[in-house]
Amino acid sequence: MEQGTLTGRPREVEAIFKLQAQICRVLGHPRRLQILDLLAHGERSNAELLQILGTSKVNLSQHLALLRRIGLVESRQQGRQIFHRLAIQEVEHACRVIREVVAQQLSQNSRLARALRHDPGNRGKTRVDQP
Amino acid sequence: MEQGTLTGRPREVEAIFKLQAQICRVLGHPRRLQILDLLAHGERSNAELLQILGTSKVNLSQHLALLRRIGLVESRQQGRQIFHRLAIQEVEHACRVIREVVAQQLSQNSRLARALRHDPGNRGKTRVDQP
DNA sequence: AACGAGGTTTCGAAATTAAGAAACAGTGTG
DNA sequence: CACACTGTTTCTTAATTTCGAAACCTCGTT
Repeated sequence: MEQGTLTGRPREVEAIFKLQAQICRVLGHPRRLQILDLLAHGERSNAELLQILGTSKVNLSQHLALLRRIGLVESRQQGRQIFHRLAIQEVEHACRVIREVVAQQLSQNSRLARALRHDPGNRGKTRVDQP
Repeated sequence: MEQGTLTGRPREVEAIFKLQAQICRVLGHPRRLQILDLLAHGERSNAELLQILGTSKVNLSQHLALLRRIGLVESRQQGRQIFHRLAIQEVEHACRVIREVVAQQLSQNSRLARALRHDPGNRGKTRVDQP
């Protein structure tokens, strides 16, 4: 009765897609992707992230709060400083896979590259493939 | 001078994160994830998707338009019917990785599971790890 | 205790996204 | 041609996301 890759009770399958979507939405911001990428190398202090990203402390804190809430990042406090790290290594792998595809397509001047340039209100007839 | 996994000129790196974020936002909806999952098995007609997903044709069309616009899905017309397929296989792999993490965490009654239940306005002190 | 440094939360305002209703468009059939 | 079938686009409304400003909290120092 199952049509996709997922097996299990419909309620459960639905819950998994829903949760995955939440994670993907959290991944759907360049700054947060960059944070995850930075943390992939290991723990970073808030101050380091702040300096590398070149954003405001408020903004950084908000993005990190999201990442923490969804469980992708964990933070520990040491004195006045706070250090952040990845909570789930596999997710960075998945991100990297997507990123590699992106980079490759981008360098090929492909459809994806066009999608970026025409960014983002790229409305037009999309019904079928057009050469 | 690079701090993340990406090498290259800052403008380019930024563009890649931005594009990746666009893709992730598109992935950030349960219905679209399910569509991709269904297409992972091979081509599907619009009608099939409609039936399996149990949504409206308008809604399905809108989601597919997004997937097409970002380049994840391609469609071909045959007679009155339209068939859809994955355009980039690797992305489904990445999705599956995330989904597996999700499923696992979910079954472990973990932080992610809580994130789903408290869904989604789960505001609270998140400063550091709390047992 | 008072202060400063390092982070977080709250509160709008602006932008983006989701979804249904209704109108529209392309394709085959009588 | 007229009509039914399949999909798509447009319009509007409601919900969510993003960001800065300002206020707040917490720890270490004096």
